[in-house]
Amino acid sequence: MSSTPEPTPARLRAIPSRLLAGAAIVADRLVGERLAAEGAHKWHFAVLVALAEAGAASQAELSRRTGIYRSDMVAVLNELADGGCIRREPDPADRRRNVITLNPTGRRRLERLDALIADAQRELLAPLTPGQQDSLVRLLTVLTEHHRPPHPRPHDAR
Amino acid sequence: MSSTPEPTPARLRAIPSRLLAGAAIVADRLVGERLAAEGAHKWHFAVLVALAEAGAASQAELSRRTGIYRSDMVAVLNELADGGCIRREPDPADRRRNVITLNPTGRRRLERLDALIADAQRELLAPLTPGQQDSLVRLLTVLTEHHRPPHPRPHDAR
DNA sequence: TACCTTCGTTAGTGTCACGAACGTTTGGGC
DNA sequence: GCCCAAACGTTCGTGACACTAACGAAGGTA
Repeated sequence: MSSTPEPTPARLRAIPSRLLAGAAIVADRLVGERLAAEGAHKWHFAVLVALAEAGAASQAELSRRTGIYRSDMVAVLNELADGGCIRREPDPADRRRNVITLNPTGRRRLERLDALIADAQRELLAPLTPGQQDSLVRLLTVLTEHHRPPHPRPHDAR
Repeated sequence: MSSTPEPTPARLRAIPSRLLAGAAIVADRLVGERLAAEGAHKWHFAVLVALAEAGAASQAELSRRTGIYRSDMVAVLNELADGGCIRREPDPADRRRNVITLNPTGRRRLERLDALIADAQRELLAPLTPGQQDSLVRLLTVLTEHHRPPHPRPHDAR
């Protein structure tokens, strides 16, 4: 007489922080799998978008735009540079900085990754109606906008 | 002429998987901070709830109820046992298993942690109206229920 | 000049989800 | 009764990620 396997208690299933964690894991796996198939990374996409949308920038600037820590940014830019997606050259106007520039190869790379990411989002949101998808995005936006260091932090960028 | 710091591009901000990741981080920090102040852990709470709601169980059963991998469950139960929250004894009916039983100390501990978790959820959801909060929970539930191993897996529990 | 900040970079920490492999025990098929 | 596949508890390890500390170099400012 083996006991029937109890499902996750409702009290546990209803906890928002747990739901968010679970959903984030699913989402990350979906995105990660697709990008990995192309030898790409979540972060590469973020940096390429930041460059395409707001133009060339220093590494610290890219850090702020993408939320990637500037210590992790180094490796990301190394990889993007190795792939010929970006140019990285010292800023003549401020010799502390590097100017990161998106080049044509990077632009093509972005197009490709964009399609993969879009696919992943589609699969992720598949169980929701378009209206529900918008709703979810709006709610999550409100939530994340609200919880964040009020002022961009005394000093030191991420 | 220092360039004005560009914000995160809208194209990045609108990506659901990124929003979910961000929200999950915020949520986890909120919960983690509160529980840490009490020397507790996310997982302790999950296990205590699983025991309170569905009764005594083996470690593998608790694994399935909570989603915690059975390899990680060992340490969690060690800590709960050290704190006198549970009893862990070999199952006479099946000597492969341990029977984990919630005791009065554990029940009190659960009450305390439950309050902390509830606080954290309140703060997390503060920027949303009650209706929006329900909405979010419902959407996330649909999403996570949809994306999950259809059949409980051939063998080997998490 | 002196001081504080920013920048790129290296290195390291802690947490978490997840998997491999083990010895033990059990149950089902033959 | 014997065999084999599976489940159990446990140990150890991995890879990803968020995050911090510190350093040398350079700039801004008083």
